[in-house]
Amino acid sequence: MKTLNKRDNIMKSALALFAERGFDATTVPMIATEANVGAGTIYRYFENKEVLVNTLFQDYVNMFTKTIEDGFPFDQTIRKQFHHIFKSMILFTNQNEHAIYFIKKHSAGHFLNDQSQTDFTQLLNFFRTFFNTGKQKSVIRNLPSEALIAILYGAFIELQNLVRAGELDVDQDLLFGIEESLWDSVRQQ
Amino acid sequence: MKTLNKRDNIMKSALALFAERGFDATTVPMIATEANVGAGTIYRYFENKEVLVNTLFQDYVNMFTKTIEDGFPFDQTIRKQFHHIFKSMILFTNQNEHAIYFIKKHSAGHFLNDQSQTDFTQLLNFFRTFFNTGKQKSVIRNLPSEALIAILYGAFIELQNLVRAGELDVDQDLLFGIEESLWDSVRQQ
DNA sequence: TAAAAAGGAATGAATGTTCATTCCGCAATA
DNA sequence: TATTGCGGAATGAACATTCATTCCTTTTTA
Repeated sequence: MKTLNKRDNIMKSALALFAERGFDATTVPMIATEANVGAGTIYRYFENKEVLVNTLFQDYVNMFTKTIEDGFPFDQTIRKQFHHIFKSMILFTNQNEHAIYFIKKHSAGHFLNDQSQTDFTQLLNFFRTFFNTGKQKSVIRNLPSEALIAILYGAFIELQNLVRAGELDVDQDLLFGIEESLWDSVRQQ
Repeated sequence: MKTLNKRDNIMKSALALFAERGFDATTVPMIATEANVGAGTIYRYFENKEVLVNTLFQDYVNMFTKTIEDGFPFDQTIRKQFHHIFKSMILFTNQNEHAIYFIKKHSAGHFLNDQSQTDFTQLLNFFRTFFNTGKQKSVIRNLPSEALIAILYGAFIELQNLVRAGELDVDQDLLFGIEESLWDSVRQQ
């Protein structure tokens, strides 16, 4: 299991550094040092730096999508579905410390290949479908789904960013309050 | 006024490129080409690339702060104050096409000096004070001001990003709908 | 007024630095 | 001992920055 561990270490270190500094400001030697491997070793596992960032991006975007889709209550109310989405977003960020910030920071990157873009679109499509359904049922605000996604996603990620920076401690009460706030921002009043 | 124009050109071009690609992915020759000046000319006006980005950052952050502070209705309702803030944010983004995205993308940059950070904190402080007052009056939701800022700021910038990318056309109706959505996310229900 | 000189701004080729990537010798494993 | 994996110095490309030179405007001189 040594090989797997080494690859995992590289991925983990790259994720943290990319999330913190961004792709362009992160050097390969930096990643190597952080992962306790030689710079050359990284090239045994990834063809180059771009392949590394695309692999990470796809892995985490797909993991995020799966987390949200998993157990989605299709036959329940929009409010319950929203709760599921919110819960899943929290779950995903808890299980993958830097992932959501990494995704956010790189989702418009000049180095993303077609597959990465397709995977990201798939994630957005899930949200789009959810909001469209909600609008049909007059439960969700009559705004373009693009805009609703931006509000929910933008707010959530900025909050997550605060938590990451240690400027906000999350307890059950706060989580509940945030869910309410985000729900009120998208629901039909 | 030739000198002023040249410096302004450099600032304008750098702003657009930094907003689009980020500091690290933007090269000085790129800025020079965009500004129709020689690479060396940039160094006649700015000591180096970091000084350039800090100058831009401070200029626009302070302009943003001033725009929001200008004519702030201190003696009116929180709702009216919120309307002023929202209007000012829209005004600022209309008057300075790339500025808010540039600010957003670089406000945690590893190249920002103390002055830049102080100026940014000052901007946040304005929001903080507003939300604190609103909470005292039980008009604003009982969440940490940090979190309220993140929600408002995160959502707004993500929306602005959509507009910039041409994926959302703004008319008066949409603007009104967005203001309602954002207000509902921070107001006490 | 015309010609010449000076002063300062602008340039872009040249320089030194930093980075992604390669490659070769070493170490671990079998 | 042979094979495979590893590390990190070496390499070349791309970058930020410098600087010798050009260009233009203003001033001086005849």
